[in-house]
Amino acid sequence: MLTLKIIREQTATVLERLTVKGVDAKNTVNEIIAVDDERKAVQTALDANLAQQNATAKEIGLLMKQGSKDAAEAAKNKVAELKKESAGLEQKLAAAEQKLNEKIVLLPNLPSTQVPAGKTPEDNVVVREGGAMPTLIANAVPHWDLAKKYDIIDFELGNKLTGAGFPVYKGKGAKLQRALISFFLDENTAAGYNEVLPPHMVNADSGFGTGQLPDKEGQMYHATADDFYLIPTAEVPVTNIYRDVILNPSDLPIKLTAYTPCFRREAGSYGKDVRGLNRLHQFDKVEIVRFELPEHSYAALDGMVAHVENIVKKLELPYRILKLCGGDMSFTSALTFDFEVYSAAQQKWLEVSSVSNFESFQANRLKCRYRTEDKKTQLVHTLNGSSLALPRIVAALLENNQTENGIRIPEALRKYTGFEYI
RNA sequence: GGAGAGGUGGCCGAGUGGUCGAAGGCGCACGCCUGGAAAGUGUGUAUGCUCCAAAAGGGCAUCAUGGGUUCGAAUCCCAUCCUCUCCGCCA
Repeated sequence: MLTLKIIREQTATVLERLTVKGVDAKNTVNEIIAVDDERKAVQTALDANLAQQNATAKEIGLLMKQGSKDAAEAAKNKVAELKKESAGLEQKLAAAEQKLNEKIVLLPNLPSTQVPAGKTPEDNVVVREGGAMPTLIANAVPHWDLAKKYDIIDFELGNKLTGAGFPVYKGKGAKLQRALISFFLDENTAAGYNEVLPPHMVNADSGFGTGQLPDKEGQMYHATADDFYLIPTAEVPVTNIYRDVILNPSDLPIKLTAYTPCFRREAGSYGKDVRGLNRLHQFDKVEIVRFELPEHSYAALDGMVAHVENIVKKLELPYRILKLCGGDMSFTSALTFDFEVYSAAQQKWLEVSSVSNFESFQANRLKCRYRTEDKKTQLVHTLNGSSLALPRIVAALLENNQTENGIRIPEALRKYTGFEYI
């Protein structure tokens, strides 16, 4: 969430930036400032009251020792009155704080100045393309047919075991998953990312920390008996490692990578574009997460994009990198680059990675700070990206590399799969 | 799951109703000492909110979390969470 400081001190900039995301926040911002003024006034009044209570309570101790019972009784009555007033003020304060919080979480992150204007995915800007478009064999088919033909991914069986969107990978299909995970993790660790294997369920505090709660609650699977949530991405547990932590500047940057399965209810997205591997309820993903000094975060973002690009190249897939326009960006992001690979048999670009700088938006929720030279605390910048998500990579690999003799495995993966063809 | 013990600052640890944001130690920072270092020695060392134009300096809150008792709570009571020990179950 945005800091009160920036909302109050740079109101015009905030409003102007938010229009890039298609948000008119004028009313909300005005309300926030008004509620905050009230909050401060109540806070000050309450503090004064409490100070008097504390002082009087101390006096009572002395009076008792001196044996001045009457004076002590009088002081007790005074405190009782003050307490009543304080109780009222406390309620007011709590109400103001709650209202303030409700308003402030409605504001999305400010898009960086690099973000192109636009409302829909058509307005995204292609910043780079690479990789050769494959020449498909005559009777090329989409990946769901290939999955069946080679018996490597069983959607029906997953349906029986769990439900739609939970495929069973079999034989070389299962091995391919494991190969991709190892390949991605090795690439990431070679680039200096420290591997972690986090829990696949998180508590509500972690959900709040990265912003899944409260607004996206319906998108997560919720284990109600223990109030745990299945993670929709490794970003959640990994980023929360540094929740409520004050770092030293020398600790930064922190670069982490994690493989986890991801669980998404995808409520409301039935029907379109969900065939085969295109959209699943459970899928595997390797994530990279960084914590940076504010002055370094955009250089870090560029580095992450270059890193992911390098991996996609090694997989020999045709790809393009998009800079998302204001209207297509997520609520929390300041700047996002999406990676898409071309899935030749579907004749469709598939999003396989999203790399974002959140600046201090997430850190403000997480309370992840660092100590500056002059001993003050300041919010860090957080970034993350998929490096990479498996299913659509698999879809593209299967479709683009189908031959008369089976599906060709790209060179870089062979030492992980142990086979060259499926 | 049952029984018991416990959760205090970056860490260890004292504190069972007032003078406690909290002794002492370790660590860390800066200084003194030293040719340099170690040892020694001095000072400082939580976070959030708030008052103040700002600094200096005040105020409030925080001793797992949330409630309660009391004029006054780290300390007493209740609930929740967590940790440890034993038993049970178990990959």
